[in-house]
Amino acid sequence: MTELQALDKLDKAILRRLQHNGRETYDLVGEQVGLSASAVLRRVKRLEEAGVIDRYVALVKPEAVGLGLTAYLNVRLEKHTESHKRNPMDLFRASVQTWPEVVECAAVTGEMDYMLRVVVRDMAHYSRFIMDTLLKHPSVEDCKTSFVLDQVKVTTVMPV
Amino acid sequence: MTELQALDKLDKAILRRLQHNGRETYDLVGEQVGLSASAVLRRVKRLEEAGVIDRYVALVKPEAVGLGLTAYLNVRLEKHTESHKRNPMDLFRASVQTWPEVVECAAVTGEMDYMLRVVVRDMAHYSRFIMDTLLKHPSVEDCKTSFVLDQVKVTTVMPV
DNA sequence: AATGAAACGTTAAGATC
DNA sequence: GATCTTAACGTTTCATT
Repeated sequence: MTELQALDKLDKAILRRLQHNGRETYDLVGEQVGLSASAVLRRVKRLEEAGVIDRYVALVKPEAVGLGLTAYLNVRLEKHTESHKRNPMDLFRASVQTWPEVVECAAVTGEMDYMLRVVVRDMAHYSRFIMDTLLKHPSVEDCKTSFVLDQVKVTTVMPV
Repeated sequence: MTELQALDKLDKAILRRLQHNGRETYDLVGEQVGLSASAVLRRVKRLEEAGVIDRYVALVKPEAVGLGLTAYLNVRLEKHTESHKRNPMDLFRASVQTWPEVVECAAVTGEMDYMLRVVVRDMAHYSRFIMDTLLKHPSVEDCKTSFVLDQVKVTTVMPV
């Protein structure tokens, strides 16, 4: 992760292509943006080293693997720390990393402290996650769920 | 998109690898899961055709391209349709597709109708999006924002 | 004009499919 | 075998002197 330069037209065009198809060949990318494959490669390496391109991934469609239920979950934490224990925030954050159902978690402003997106098989699975895992966690005071009725838009494309 | 079969151990192992690195060579994947490259390729093609693997993408780190502010945005729509107009829901959904700042949008249960995740450069940018775009939209009745203070977890890995 | 830095294209060998 | 990636090398461009 070297120094981050401003992105020019070509960088942005390359990013647009790779954000839609992370496996597009450098030849094809070059054809689209008006460069040779090796020139594209050099720029991509620069973008990777600058941390602009974080990584390449395969996206799995949740319904296709039996994950039919998504929920947004607001969590409020206990605020007081018992002196001999780790503080609730650090404890909660560490736990979140270990829960595979939680695909997204952010500290947010507002009444609640955290916003989570949770992906599970069905309501029984969700119920177990809430009852047996989340609400049993010592840092969690309260939570509030909004179930997803319909995915309108899901994209990994950043508006560059 | 052919018929979807149950996933066996090997399919799941392959998915685990490709969800972490969408460009891992079939040779290396095979080494990890105990298959030859060509056997891995056959399975991956099956998974692609079955729609389990939706696509491959490059993930761009938002901060690295100057997108420093993320917000969760709850939107409530007008419910009554003026007979000569398109219904508010369809109109809103179509608009969301055209707004690049909105990277995620779902119809949800609860007081509000939609949950959006919005990625922008800064507060000025967000303000403009809310004032000039969202609240001027004929379908939108009300909205409520939670700003992201800290990203705790962001993953595209589905818990298979 | 001469210089150096940055970026490009061509080529060819090696890796991957 | 065909395609794709990658490093090496020579060339072009452009800002600076």
